[in-house]
Amino acid sequence: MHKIDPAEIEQRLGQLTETCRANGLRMTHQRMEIFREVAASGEHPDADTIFKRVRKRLPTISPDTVYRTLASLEETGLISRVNPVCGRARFDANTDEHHHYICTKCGKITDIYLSTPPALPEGIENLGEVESLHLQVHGVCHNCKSS
Amino acid sequence: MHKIDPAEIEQRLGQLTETCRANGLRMTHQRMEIFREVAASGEHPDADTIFKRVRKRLPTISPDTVYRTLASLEETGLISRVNPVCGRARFDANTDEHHHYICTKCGKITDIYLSTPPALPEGIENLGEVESLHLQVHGVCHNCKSS
DNA sequence: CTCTATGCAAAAGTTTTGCAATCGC
DNA sequence: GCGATTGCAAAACTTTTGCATAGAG
Repeated sequence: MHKIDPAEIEQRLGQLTETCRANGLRMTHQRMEIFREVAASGEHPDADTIFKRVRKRLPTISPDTVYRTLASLEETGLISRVNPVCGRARFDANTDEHHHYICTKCGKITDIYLSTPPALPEGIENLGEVESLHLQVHGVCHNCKSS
Repeated sequence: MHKIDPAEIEQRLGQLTETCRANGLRMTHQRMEIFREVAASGEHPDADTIFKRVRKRLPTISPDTVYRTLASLEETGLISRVNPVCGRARFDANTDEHHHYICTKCGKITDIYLSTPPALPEGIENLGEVESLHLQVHGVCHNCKSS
């Protein structure tokens, strides 16, 4: 698994303090430990996993603090979510090879067709079999941008 | 929006009948209308949207039928979900440009680093601004494959 | 007639919200 | 002290499951 270098984590914790100050966010134990947990794990944990791990060090922390803190860290760009706009499962009956533009604000998904498909990265065999190669472009669509 | 050609929908409905027969699935009004809805919309609808639309034609349909039917259509490969493994939001503190291998069975996410980043597709400007370009490789990891 | 699929209801699981108390700045 | 943040509790929302019945093959 891709564990992050401890020295880099320290550096990122400094970044955390800085960015929080710049955004008027306060540096609490909870925020610190939640960020450390996401940064250190390298396995892209979900909110509940983070909650269970942080609770070992801060026994009184509550799940809603984890959710709120993850949201504020995401707003400042300190962390990101691997699958944006995934509150609901969304379906596609189009079996042609195509890709997606996803608006991270409104969740609108638009098909992208490529004349030259993206190349299969090397070393994928080490990870497992490949079902599909899917390019996701994340951004804010015109509709959301104008409002 | 990318609306699907009506003639193609008819063809895909034929495919539906065929594939259902091959998999021992029965061709019900519900299955037919749910598939037609996903195929015709082209906007990658979620389960609840499909439910609300199909209900106009089949007023007694229930949400759980929609969920179950979508799951069985996915199993046979007639439809796919745009974001597999998205029951829970997952977070990443790694701000380096990187991509992801996602196991559609167990949900494990592994980082992929590319020496040559994928090219930004042409015509993206028409869709909106670009926050990030994210390659997702979907497949079944070794761990799940062996068990 | 058999066995899958459906509808109803209830449950499970994730995330959000209101509010008073707490704690960083 | 002021105001952001937290913890608790409850609610909202999406999805899953058990079971009796209806309906496709």
